[in-house]
Amino acid sequence: MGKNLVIVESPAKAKTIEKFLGKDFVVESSFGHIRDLVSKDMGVQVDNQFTPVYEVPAEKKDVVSKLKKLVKKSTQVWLASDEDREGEAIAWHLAETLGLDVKTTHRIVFHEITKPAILKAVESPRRVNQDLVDAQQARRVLDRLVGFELSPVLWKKIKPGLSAGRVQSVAVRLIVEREREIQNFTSKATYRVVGTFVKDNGKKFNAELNHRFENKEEALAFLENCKSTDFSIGKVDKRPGTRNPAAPFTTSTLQQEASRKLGYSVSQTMSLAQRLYEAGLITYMRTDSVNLSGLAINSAKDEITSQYGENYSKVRNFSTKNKGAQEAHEAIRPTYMDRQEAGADRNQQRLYDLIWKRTVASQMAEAKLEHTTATISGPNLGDHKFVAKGEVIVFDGFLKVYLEGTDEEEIEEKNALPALVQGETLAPHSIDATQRFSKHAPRFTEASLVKKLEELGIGRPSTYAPTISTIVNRGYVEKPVREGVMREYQFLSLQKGEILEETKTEKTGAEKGKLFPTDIGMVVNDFLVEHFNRVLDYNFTAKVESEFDEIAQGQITWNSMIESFYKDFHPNIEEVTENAERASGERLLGVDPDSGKNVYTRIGRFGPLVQIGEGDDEEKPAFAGLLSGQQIGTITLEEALELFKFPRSIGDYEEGEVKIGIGRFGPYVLHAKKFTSIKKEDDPATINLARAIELIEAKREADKNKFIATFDSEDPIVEVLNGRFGPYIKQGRNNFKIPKDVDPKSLTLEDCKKIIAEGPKGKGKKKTTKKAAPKKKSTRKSSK
DNA sequence: CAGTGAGCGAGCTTCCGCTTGACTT
Repeated sequence: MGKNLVIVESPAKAKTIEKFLGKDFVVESSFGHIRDLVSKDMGVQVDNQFTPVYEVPAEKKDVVSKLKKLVKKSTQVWLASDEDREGEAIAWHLAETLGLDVKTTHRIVFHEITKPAILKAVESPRRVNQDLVDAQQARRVLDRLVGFELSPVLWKKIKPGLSAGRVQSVAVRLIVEREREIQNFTSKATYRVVGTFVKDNGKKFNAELNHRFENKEEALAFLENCKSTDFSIGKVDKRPGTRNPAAPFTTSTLQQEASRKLGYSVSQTMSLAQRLYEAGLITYMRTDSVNLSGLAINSAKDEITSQYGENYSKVRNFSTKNKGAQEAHEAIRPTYMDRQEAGADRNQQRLYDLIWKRTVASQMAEAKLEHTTATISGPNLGDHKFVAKGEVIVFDGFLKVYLEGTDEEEIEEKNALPALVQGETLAPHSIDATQRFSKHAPRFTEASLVKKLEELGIGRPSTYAPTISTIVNRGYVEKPVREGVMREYQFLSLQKGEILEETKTEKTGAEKGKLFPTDIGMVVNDFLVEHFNRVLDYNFTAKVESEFDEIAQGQITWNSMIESFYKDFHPNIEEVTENAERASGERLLGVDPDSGKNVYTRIGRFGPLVQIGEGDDEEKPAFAGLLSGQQIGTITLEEALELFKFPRSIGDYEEGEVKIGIGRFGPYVLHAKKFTSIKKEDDPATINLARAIELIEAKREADKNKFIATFDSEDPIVEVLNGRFGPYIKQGRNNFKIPKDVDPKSLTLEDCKKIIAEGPKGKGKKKTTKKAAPKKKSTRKSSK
């Protein structure tokens, strides 16, 4: 056993470093943070200078006790967590938890996992930097205060279980505001004119008119005019140009590019990258740095020189443009540049290929281009000219390997033009005027949202993917597939002296993988923006970050920074809790023709609903939940009234009634106490008995090899089932694990009851609560 | 998972960042 214990954050890193350091060193991992604010209640003593209350979470107990044992056997401990605010705090928590003296414990850092970098770090240890630790504590405490004081306001004023926070709420705001912008957008139609011209030698090329016409009459008049025009080439302009490669990948640019080129979601990209990292194939995948190690630059250079030639190589050092970047790691790159293909499966291989190409290209020469612009005019066209644009690659440089993708949907057409001479006359092959519609700003994709958040300095590489999951799981945003609709557009074409007119159709509005705000997302956002504009401000994070920097530099204390935030924030919370109206997004849809009562839509305790009648009526109002796909913002009176036809009986089957209803998770068929979801392609309003029976039978078939035994004497029914992970007992909504030494086939009802009595198995729920849960079935009748 | 929807009230929910397996039915 060595005398030195080195603690790093990641186990994969530990393995590599142990090889570099030799026999006298044991390298262990802390698996990230080992301590955090207590998970229940605030965990911050507001009245005691905001003193944090920390605990080692249950899932970290094993790691900590292992580290404690190793510390005992060591004479020197080296805290080697990352060199940033969080890393410094991890080092400090380790020192505190493991009982190390911060005055003597070594703290080392390195930005790249190479032998020279590690050995150099070991030569010059320092101590834990308390100012940096305090900056992290301020960050942590601020986020806790904001999140844990804002969320309960939402529970009270909108709906239980909701959440708000410095990062997630701004992410939702971006999506909501983009959606509003799109709703308010009115598309404008113009006529775009493109001419195809022919040279004497028969070569054709395209040129676009430098003007778009407002309407069909103008476009027609122009084409008419072209009939009798002799076209000739005006100015021909040739300009050299260059294009440079993009910087190596950071987490955010990798997520964007994998989304554009490979269609991966943000979390998919991260999990594939994690796999590659664990296999030692790429460097760390959560980074905001575009920096490459000297070693990597050199081996990229060798690789480029041998594969493409020396003139393709160009050593480049990139620097980050992001203000908030902490750069504790390298850019994401292949560990070994000479390994062009790697990965355990197709998806990993494609991601690795992308990383390899991006890294290599970043060390390659710029591409040399020649841009040509030629104008084409005619005597009676006035100021209107056709412009032909061409681009020729003179030297491909890095383009040989890689070209960064683009978010823009319509890319300007750039072709190679034939040789053009000023004054040369041309015959038009055809001149087309096509009706085009201006487009609204695009909705965010996961990746473009990450890009925007990074620009605003909000969130960190390790949180981009989880943040998206959070706002989806809370029901604030969703990623529906929108079919789109057909739209007509006019197409006019001048060919051989004749003008053709045609009405064509195209699909518009189809969306896939785009983020849409939900009803709840909008209501929550509007509430937060109205009452807590300071935290919802896009610059809030940037402002507090600069204060964290001041703490890190020792210019202000962390407690005073938090104090100055909290002294306004907390009264704001109290004021809103006290005085703000309940927010429900309520809208009056119209009058129900049957009862003459008003019909409303709003967010209720269980989600979006429609309501007939007033809350203070003598007769109670009727309620119905919305279907998935319906929004309180857009539902019509007719659609709302349809919803009151549920739940309804559609006939009998096997001596049981078949009912159709709408539950919290969508429409269902209920038969013989069993639920079957109605498929998306079926409309619950029109579904017939035959189809419902089909669904019931399909469900039975699917469940066939799932059931081992059913005890229907109980209420709710007790069932023994085969699950994906072995047999279990189900009663009502609860599942119970069957002990391994029990044969599920021979279980009797008594055995099952015994297992059930031992309590539900699984996370979260503490033992069976003694209190009989008051079922609130009777609530309907109980009032007055 | 699921058939509700006010209010009464107990007791629950919730943040961001750093890391991977444990867990899932």
